[in-house]
Amino acid sequence: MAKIKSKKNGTKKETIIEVAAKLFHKKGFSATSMRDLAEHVGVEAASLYNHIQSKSEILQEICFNVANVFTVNIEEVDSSGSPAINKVEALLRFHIKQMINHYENVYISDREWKHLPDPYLSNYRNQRRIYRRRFAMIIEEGIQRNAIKKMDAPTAVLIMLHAISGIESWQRSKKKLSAELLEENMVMILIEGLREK
Amino acid sequence: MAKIKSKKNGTKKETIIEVAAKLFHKKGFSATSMRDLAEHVGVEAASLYNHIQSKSEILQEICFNVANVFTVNIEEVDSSGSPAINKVEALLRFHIKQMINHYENVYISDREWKHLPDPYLSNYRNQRRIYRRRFAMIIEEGIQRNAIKKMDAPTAVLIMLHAISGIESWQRSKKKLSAELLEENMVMILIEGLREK
DNA sequence: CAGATCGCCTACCGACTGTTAGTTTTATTA
DNA sequence: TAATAAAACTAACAGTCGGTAGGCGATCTG
Repeated sequence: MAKIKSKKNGTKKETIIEVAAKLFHKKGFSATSMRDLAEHVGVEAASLYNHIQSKSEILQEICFNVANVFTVNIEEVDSSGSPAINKVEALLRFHIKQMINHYENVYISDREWKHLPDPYLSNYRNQRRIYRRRFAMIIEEGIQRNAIKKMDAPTAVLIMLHAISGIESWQRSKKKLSAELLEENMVMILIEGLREK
Repeated sequence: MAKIKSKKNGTKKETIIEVAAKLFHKKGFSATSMRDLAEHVGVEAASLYNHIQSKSEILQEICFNVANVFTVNIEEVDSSGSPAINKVEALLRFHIKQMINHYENVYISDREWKHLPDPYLSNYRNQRRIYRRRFAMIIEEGIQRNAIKKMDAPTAVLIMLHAISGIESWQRSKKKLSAELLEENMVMILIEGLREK
């Protein structure tokens, strides 16, 4: 009867995941039921299973898509040969842009990954750990070349990443500040907090 | 049969809330069942209702306790007459200490408040909004007296608050860095990011 | 010691959970 | 147009959810 309307360039599975991302963001993974999701997709709950295998598969797709995007980016940034502080700025700007343009997915991969089932859970944790360690090593490099203040690098990474996750709140009051201005403000505060005077 | 062992200085209700906080932190509010909670308390699920009225009452207590602590503190800090940047530093240090010493509760009030039932939900949102606005006004004051760089004050507040929420991750790798050192690192990065040179 | 109160228990309620089975409708292709 | 594949439907499963009712034993109070 009612067929899932798939957007121009997307499979129905992708449509489902998009709708799910909105709901997971709004209510959380556990508080979103498959019947909720189905209703917002415009279909019966059972019909979803023609396109996905399980509820947690949706979460997996969201989390690992996001994680992979960041992993690819840090690879690129880190092999650029730029000074450390420029690398950090590049990472920061990328995080901010991702948060602004795909904030639901980034938000979910940040806060709901706990609900991944087990082989994926440890996988995700691992990828995350590696990413942060790599980020910290860039900061460490900057410290040793006196471009960045002496500090605990992992702490600096935590501050950066979590500060950016605050953009989610900004999303809700979009009107006040343009995306570009927001980015400049964040970079200014965070980079100047790192930079050796 | 098995009676709820209440700690020396605490009612049984407080014991339940403490255990619930641990579980809400670990698995999230929605994914924590009353039977889960009861088991960890050492009692049958139905027995919990001799001490609490509902699952969401537990969440309410946690969220509003935390919110009130911060509201009282900003009141005190803001009426101190210190320069703005010192006020910001005081707020920061208070946030960090709260996060370190009561991180489960702070974490929950930060991430699970969405699941509050409705009269409390808007109440909580309101209290939060007022707090942030007040924080932003302090920063604004610092900007006008040229003690703080020109920036969007609400953005700065978001950065501060979310940066601090990252301490939750730090909790999991406690060994590496002492609490005092962590506090100094965070304050250094964030305050220097704000300060006008 | 009598009576009341407290806090736990078992048993159960109706609603909802993710998911499956089997069937029917729709779209594609020969 | 007839056959096939894709995707929707209804119905239901077994289990869990938050929460309530009522009884039973321990403890407190007169």
